[in-house]
Amino acid sequence: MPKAETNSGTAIETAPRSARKRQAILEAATEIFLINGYLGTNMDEIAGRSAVSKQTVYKHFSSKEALFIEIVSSLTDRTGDRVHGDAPPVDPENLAAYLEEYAFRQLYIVLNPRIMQLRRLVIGEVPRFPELARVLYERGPLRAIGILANLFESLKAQGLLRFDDSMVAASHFNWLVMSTPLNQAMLLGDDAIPDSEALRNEARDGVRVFLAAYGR
Amino acid sequence: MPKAETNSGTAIETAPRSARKRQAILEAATEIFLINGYLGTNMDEIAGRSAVSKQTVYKHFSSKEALFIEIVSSLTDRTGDRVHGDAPPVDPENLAAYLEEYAFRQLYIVLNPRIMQLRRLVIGEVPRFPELARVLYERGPLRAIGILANLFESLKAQGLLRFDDSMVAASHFNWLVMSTPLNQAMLLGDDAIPDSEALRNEARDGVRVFLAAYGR
DNA sequence: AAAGAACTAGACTGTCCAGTACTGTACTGT
DNA sequence: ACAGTACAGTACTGGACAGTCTAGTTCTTT
Repeated sequence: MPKAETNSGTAIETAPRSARKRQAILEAATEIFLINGYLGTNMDEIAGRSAVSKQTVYKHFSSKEALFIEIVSSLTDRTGDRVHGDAPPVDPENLAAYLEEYAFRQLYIVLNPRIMQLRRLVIGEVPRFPELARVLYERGPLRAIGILANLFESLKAQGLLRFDDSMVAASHFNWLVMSTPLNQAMLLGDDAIPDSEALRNEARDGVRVFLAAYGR
Repeated sequence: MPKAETNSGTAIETAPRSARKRQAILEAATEIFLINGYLGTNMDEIAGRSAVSKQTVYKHFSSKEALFIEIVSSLTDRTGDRVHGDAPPVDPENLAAYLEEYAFRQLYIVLNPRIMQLRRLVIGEVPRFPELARVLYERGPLRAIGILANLFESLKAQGLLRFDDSMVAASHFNWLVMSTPLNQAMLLGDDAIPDSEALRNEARDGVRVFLAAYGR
């Protein structure tokens, strides 16, 4: 049984050797998988980059496939959690501004090179690892839209929005705001990720259209 | 110089042997690349599937990479052309029905397993073949939105729509209609491609929101 | 301190695969 | 009919790579 943080220094430095090694492997492998894809990655490079012997890699992870699944799953989870952390309370006086801020926040977090590359990676591996894509779908868009739908229900109860189906309304909001920059970033690469100002514009235009259809 | 169609029979049967072989290679390789991806495909399988010797493959295509680029490029082009074939004339009396039909048509053509798999393939290879993704972007969404923007300009001139920027309006239309099913199909696989009825609903809902914001 | 577990380093196996070489055969244009 | 070219078949080269093995070292726990 490993004891946790026996003396001064950061936890990661004093953690048991085994846990440190495992962590190093995960970090190195994440970078390499994201850049090179599943087939394009080799285990020797992972071992080298994490300053660990190949044997140790296989002590911690039974196979390349197991390591890949572990990495993509945990990255998907952590990313999803980061995106849907905390939402500020609604100001009924200025719904448009609130929705714009919500939209911008979402855009700003999601449109980041690492998340884009994770998305590309998972999409490219749909035939080989369909379950990973399903998890990304549920932890990503589906979750975001579900949370939005809840928010919209409460806004509807306050008489600020009108719609029949909150999931449809939330989908429309989500994609009105995200589709253009997301599609661009996915296909044109990380250099095509719009800057803050462009994202503000996307948020503003999207919210305007959304409110024209769903506002009171 | 090969002479074309000397005698009876289909053109493909009487075409010069060399052209027939080339065609067989392209067809087999397309299927295999789409299913297995770039790295997951091997040239022996391509040769075998096209009933051709490996030497012949290399006579027609200098390398695996060249073959891949040729296939993805031409598939992208042909797909783009098929999507944007012919649009029926506008009926000013019933704009909503017209736009719904336009949207449905687009959805019905694009949401097909082959096109979805092409999109997955290209997205997965963005780091390795960025130029292929750029071509797909331009021949796909950008082209579709450009054509829509032209249509919308004419509808604006007829007093049927109102907007400042036709590209923004066209983007909103395009993604309102396509995002939900496209995203689903991309991540959940070909089995998640919605049926005709579901696509009709997407088209209807999208057009309703669009007209609420952009209609007269 | 001592035992056991985890680690390093690197060699090794087995397999796969892009691309080439070679020999003989089938087609094509003159 | 006669080159010249494309082709089949198959063996081969050279390199990459997942996963294993071994012998010696370092850490961890009791």
